[in-house]
Amino acid sequence: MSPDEARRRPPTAQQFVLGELRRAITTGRLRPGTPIRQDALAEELQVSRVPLREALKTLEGEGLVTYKPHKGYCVAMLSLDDLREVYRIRELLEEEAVRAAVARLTDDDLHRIEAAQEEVERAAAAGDVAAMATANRTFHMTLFDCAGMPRLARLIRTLWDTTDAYRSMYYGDAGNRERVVKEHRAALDALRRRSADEAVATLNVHRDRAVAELEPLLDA
Amino acid sequence: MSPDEARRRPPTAQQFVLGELRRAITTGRLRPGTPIRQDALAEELQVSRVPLREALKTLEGEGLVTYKPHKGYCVAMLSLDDLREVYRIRELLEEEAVRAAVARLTDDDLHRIEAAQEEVERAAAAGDVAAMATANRTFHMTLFDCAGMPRLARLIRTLWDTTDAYRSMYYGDAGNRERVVKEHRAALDALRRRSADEAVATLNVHRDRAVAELEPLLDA
DNA sequence: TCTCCGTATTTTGGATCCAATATTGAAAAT
DNA sequence: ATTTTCAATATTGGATCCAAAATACGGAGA
Repeated sequence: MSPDEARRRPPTAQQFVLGELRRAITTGRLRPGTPIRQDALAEELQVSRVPLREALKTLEGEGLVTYKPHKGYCVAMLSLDDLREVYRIRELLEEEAVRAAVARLTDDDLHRIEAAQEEVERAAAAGDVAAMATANRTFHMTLFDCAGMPRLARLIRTLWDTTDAYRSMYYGDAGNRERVVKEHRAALDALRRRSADEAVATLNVHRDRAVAELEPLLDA
Repeated sequence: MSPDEARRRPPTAQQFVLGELRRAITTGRLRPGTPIRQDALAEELQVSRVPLREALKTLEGEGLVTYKPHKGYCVAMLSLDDLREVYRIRELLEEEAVRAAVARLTDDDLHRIEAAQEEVERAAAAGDVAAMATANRTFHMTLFDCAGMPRLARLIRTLWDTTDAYRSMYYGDAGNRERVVKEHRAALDALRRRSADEAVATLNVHRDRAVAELEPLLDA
C-alpha cells in the first residue's frame, strides 16, 4: 500500500469497512437485495468479522442494509412506496434546511457552493458518473450545512444514503446529467439573490424530476 | 429467572442489551455525559463485550450515545441548541404524520389512541412517572403509525429517543402531568372530528410546552 | 512548585475460537 | 411422485484472548 493510501486509511478497521461498504453499495457493486455473507466479505476486506459486523450495524441504522436476527444482513431494497416516502420526508427537511441556510448564507458559503457546481459541470461534461454523484452531493450538502442545524443535516444525509444505490444508475444518462446542471444553475441564481422561496421551489422541482426518473428503475 | 422473563428475553444478547441500555438511559440510571465502561457494563449485564458493542453502535445511530474512535462511548448530552433543533425537526415531521394519519384514521385507530389516553390518565393520577412516559409515548406513536409512513414514524421515534433521558424528569412534576392530560384530551377531540388543522395546532402547543419546561433542565 | 517526559495501567479495537440457529439435501414413509 | 423427517452443512451470535491506543501516574529537571 502506498503511503498516501496508508495516510488516508481510517484509524479503525470498522471505519475502513464502513467506507468500503458504502462505496460498494452506492456504486452498485453490492446490489439491493443481496444477502451479505460475513465470512466472505471479511476475508475480501482483510479484516475479521467483528469490525465488519459493527460497520453493518451502523449501516443498518442508516437504512442501507436490513437485519434479521440469526438470518443476517441484506443490502436494503426500496419499494416504490419507500422511495416516495423518503423523497417526501426529504422535501420537508430540505425546505427547512434551505430556508435556514439562506438566512445565514455568507459570500464565502456561496463560493463553496459555486465551486461544487463547477465540479458538477466538469463531471457532467466528462460523463464521469461517480464524480457526478459525489459532486452533486457536495453541492447540496454544502448548502444544507450552512443552515447551522447539524442534526437536520445529518438526517438529510442519511436519507440521501438510502437512495444512493439507485442514484448512480440515474447519472448514467447524459440527458439527466445535463438537466441536473441546469437545475443547479437555477438554484444557485436564487441563492445569489438570497431568495429562499425561489431556492426552495427550484430545488423541489429538481427533486421531483429525480424521483420521477428513479421510479421506473425501481419497478425492476 | 422466571419462565415469564425467559420468554420475554429477546433471542439475541445484543437485543437484550439494547433494551436494557435504552431503559437505563431513559430512566436516568445512566446520566447524559457519563462515559460507558464496556468491561464493567458487560459484566453487569452478564454478556461479553461483543454484543454490548453492537448494541452501542445501534444507539449511536439513534443519537443516544456518542462515539469517538479509541475513546469509546458516552451517553449523549444535549445542548440547548440540540434540544431546540430536535423539537423543530419533530414539528416538521409530526405535522406531516398527523395530517397523513387523520386522512386515514379509522374508528378502530381512534379506539386504540383513546385506550392509550386512559392509560396516561391512570398513570398521571397515580403519579407513576415511568408508566406516564411509556403511555404518553404510546399515545403519540399510535397516532403517528396510522399515517402509513413507516420510515417517517421511525424517524420520529428516533427523535423522541434522543430526549427521553430528560423527559422522565419532566413527568416528576404533578402540574406537568395534569397539563399533559388536558392537552391530550384536546388533541383527541380534534382527532374525533377528523380536523387535521386543529390536531396539528393542539399538538404543536403540547410540544412547545414540553420544550419550554425542558429547557431549564438542560442548563444544569 | 510547576512542567515535561517516560512508564504503568486502563480501556478500547480486533482476531480467533466455539456455540447456537438456520438452511440444505437426502432418505424414508405415505 | 409427494411430503415429511432427520441429519449434515453453512452461517450467524457470542466469549475469550491478544494487540493497540489512550489515560494516569510518578519521577526528573528547571
